Amino acid sequence: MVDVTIYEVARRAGVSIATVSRALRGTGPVAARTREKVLKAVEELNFTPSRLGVSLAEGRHAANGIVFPDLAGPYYTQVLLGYEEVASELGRSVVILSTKGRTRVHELVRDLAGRVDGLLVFGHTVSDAQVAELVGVGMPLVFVSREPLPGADTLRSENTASARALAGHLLGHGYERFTFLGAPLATGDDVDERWQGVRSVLGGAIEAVPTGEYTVECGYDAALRLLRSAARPRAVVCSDDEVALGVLLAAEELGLAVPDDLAVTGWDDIMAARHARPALTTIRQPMRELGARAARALDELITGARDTPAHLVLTTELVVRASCGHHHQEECT
Amino acid sequence: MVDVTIYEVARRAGVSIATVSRALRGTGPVAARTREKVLKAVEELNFTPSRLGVSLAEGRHAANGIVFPDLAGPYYTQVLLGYEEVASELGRSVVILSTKGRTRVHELVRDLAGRVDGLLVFGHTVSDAQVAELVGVGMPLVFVSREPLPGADTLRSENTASARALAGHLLGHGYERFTFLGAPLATGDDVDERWQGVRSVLGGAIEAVPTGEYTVECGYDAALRLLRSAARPRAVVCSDDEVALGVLLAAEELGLAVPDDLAVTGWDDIMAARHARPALTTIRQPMRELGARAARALDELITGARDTPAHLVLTTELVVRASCGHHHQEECT
DNA sequence: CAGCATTGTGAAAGCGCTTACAGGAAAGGC
DNA sequence: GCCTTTCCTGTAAGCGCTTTCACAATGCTG
Repeated sequence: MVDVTIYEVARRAGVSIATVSRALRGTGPVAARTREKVLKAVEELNFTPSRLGVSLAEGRHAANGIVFPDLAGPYYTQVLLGYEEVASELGRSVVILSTKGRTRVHELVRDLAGRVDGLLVFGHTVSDAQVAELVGVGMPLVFVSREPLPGADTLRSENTASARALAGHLLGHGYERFTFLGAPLATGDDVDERWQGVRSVLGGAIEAVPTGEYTVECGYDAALRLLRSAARPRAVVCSDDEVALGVLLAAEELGLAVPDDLAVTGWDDIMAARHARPALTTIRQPMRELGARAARALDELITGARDTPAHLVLTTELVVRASCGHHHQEECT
Repeated sequence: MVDVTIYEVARRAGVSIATVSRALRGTGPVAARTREKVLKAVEELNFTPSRLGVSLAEGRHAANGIVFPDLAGPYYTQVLLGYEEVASELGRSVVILSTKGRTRVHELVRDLAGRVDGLLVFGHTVSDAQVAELVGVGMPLVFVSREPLPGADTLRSENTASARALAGHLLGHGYERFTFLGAPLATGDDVDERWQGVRSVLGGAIEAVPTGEYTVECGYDAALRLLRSAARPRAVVCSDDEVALGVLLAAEELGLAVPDDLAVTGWDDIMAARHARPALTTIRQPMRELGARAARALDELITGARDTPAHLVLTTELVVRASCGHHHQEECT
């Protein structure tokens, strides 16, 4: 790592480092002839300004952070990609932090916060105390999948109305006993809203069963237990597609036909939802756009273009496929 | 972002900034009483050393970069998580860069390189010219899924022997005409090795058909074309699991039974491979460990613990499931 | 008690850049 | 020909930290 500095460029071009800086960033006037000399020297020395030097002088990192539990499944992945793409367009790079299975998350987040100008945080991956701390020091923050809180942006997909629509659709199939599989882990997060939504329609006809995690494995295990019990429900509404896929597996193993013996629905419309057999009825949410918007929101907060927290809700779409019951004109996207 | 600096801590503790630094990092002797005063001041002011200041002075970023095409599917995701976890253990954070759909990748990589101490690069996401450039300036580099090249580490899963084993297994089923779907995009990458491996066993009995990308969609499209043609193969060996899932979809659409009419195999053993129906026969590779090892290798290179490039190959495992044909004692993990 | 090794501390020089600020030169107005 | 403007350019002061070096104070040895 032989580093050529701005001093060498300046010396070679026969100017001061201030002029080199100005010529390169286009700030302040520089005579055409001088600029040429500088650019020539830059070219010859293959000079790139040290990011560290620039950042220290500018007082900003030109980087965004993102905190997610893990990358299991397409949800986080898609949000991440949308985030990185837009951040990159805005000249910021993205520093990641996965909290799953990590001890000392507090320290990790603190370290991350020291490396970036703003942070995207998923749900409740960061403790409330630390969130307050971050808000306190003025760190620009945007949350995805978390109830609005003062001092930070919030960005989420619509959940409640979609959940009601889904519940309504299931009622239309004539089912009477339901289970919500993948009970919410935290009040106010996406899954909690979904649960509240379906319950507001189904009332006592649905009960929540936890899975521990929102994964295929956990969904599978929980579903085995549930489906073997005497009180087997007629329809299972899952917290997300992964859990639903687990249910599909369990049903197959137990010889239950979906949707004839058991209706199953997911949430997110991940790739595998379409490919599952039967294909999953689910709610599509704009995951990638969630990330993209988060990056823009953060940019506004960082640059000071906006200083009051915003809370945005993106619309979703009910995607009806085979897993929830038979339809006259099936739409299997 | 009110920042408290080392000067304020020093003033409050009644010592010099040098002492604060020493007390905090444990470098150089500090009297117990002094240390206490410093720690007290640090506590009271809630001081955290500025990452920028530290990095500039130390001359290192304490960060690693990673360049991947996208995060479609679990492969990149798993490697990324393994990488981030170990990097984090080693005190380094991870800066990401996705190249898919990006113009000016050269600049993006250059910018990334200026922000980190070392880089993990997947396959051929970075041009050979730029790789040479990076090697030239002494940037520690480790490649995953790329043929060994001078000046950088290389880390990959075993491909050729596994491919031969897979081919042998298929021959055991009695098939005679094969297609390799998802032709290699670059010589020397993982898929190329897989292709070379199966061909070394099957010879003229297999031909390669490109998919453009290694995704379910592309696999599906290519498979539709292939399976409708007169010269429909009896068995399709896919570049990876995603493509194989696409083939499964196409086969279903065309009313072909798998494995009775058509045998299909994947590669990677992603989650969906087990959940597909029929479950996919595939090759399992230790994706997460690939990332973990990359992080360690990079650390050695960065700290100077090692200065000669290393080239490591991790072992894989043939996972036989239902998609490749009927077996007497089926092992459906 | 002189002499020497230890230990603890501060001053100051970087690390590589940005950006007031000031001053010199060229150009225009009278 | 003198005085303003307007343009360029350089000097130097940071940005926040680490670390070398010198020096003072302390503890030991003989």
